Amino acid sequence: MQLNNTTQYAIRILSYIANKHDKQLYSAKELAEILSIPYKFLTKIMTELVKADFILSIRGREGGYKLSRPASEISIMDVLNQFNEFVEQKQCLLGIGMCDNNNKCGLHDQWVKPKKMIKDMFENTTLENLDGNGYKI
Amino acid sequence: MQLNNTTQYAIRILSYIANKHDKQLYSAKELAEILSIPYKFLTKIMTELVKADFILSIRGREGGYKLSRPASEISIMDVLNQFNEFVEQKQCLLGIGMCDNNNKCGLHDQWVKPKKMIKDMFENTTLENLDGNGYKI
DNA sequence: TTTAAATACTACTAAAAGGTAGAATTAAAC
DNA sequence: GTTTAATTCTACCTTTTAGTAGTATTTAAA
Ligand code: SF4
Ligand code: SF4
Repeated sequence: MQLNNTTQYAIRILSYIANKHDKQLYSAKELAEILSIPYKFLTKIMTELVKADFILSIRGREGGYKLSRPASEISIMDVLNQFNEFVEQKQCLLGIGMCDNNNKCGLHDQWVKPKKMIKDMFENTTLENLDGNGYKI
Repeated sequence: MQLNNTTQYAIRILSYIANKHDKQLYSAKELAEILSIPYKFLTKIMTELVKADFILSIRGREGGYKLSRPASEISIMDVLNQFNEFVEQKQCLLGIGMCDNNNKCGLHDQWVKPKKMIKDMFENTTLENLDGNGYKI
């Protein structure tokens, strides 16, 4: 019941870039240092974020990364989907195939409400909403 | 954001044993077949359930497994804890160390409510509550 | 008392996730 | 034009999780 490492990193990276408006571009080097993410692992994630069109990269000297669209247009759910976290909304909590509400597992009835709440939260929260001073990064 | 395989199996096994009252003991062989869990993997989980005192085992011919206490006294949270799922309630969703409400990550404020809802649900749901006819197993 | 059917133990293999290394490519600065 | 600082690509290594194999132990039935 936790987000996996890669997804956590991805959210933190996007969140940082989205909410630090003092610069145009951020290099992998500085992101790795500031966010304490292994450099080589971060660059791997960055290219995935670029391919997913969350991030726009400028190559070559003086290059770096920036958001490809406004922070308000990227929801946490978008990111989770990209990293296969919430993959199949219909997947059973107990892993017994898929859930179509007619073929319930034992935990179904208790799970639907919290599940919906999480879903809504992730859908309604954008990178913009993660702003705020004093937050750890 | 899903329970890992081993935990899913554990809940399904416990749930099945708890709610099928037609027998005293269930053998690993029949549990594996009925629940479609690899036999060798299941026996491994069973010994962990025995050590965690959820299950009582009777060895030797005609032996098998049964609950070590009433189904109403084993919550899903108990099981999750045993399998290190909910380990540290205080662990940050974004993996930035621990959360003490004074040292928040960007998702904190959105996360607290759903988090509490899930927690309560897992704590208040016991093996007994997983009963019900027509549920897939 | 032997045999059969069950759990328990030890050790290994396979797959997925997390992470690292090094070279190739790009483009601005010099 | 060369150098330098950046991203990208390919390939590998490490750790964790999932799953398998074989044997030892236990105990009731035959
Ligand atoms: S609980 Fe219901 S909804 Fe959730 S997974 Fe199991 S079956 Fe599907
Ligand atoms: S979100 Fe807040 S509570 Fe949840 S983990 Fe991050 S810091 Fe802790």
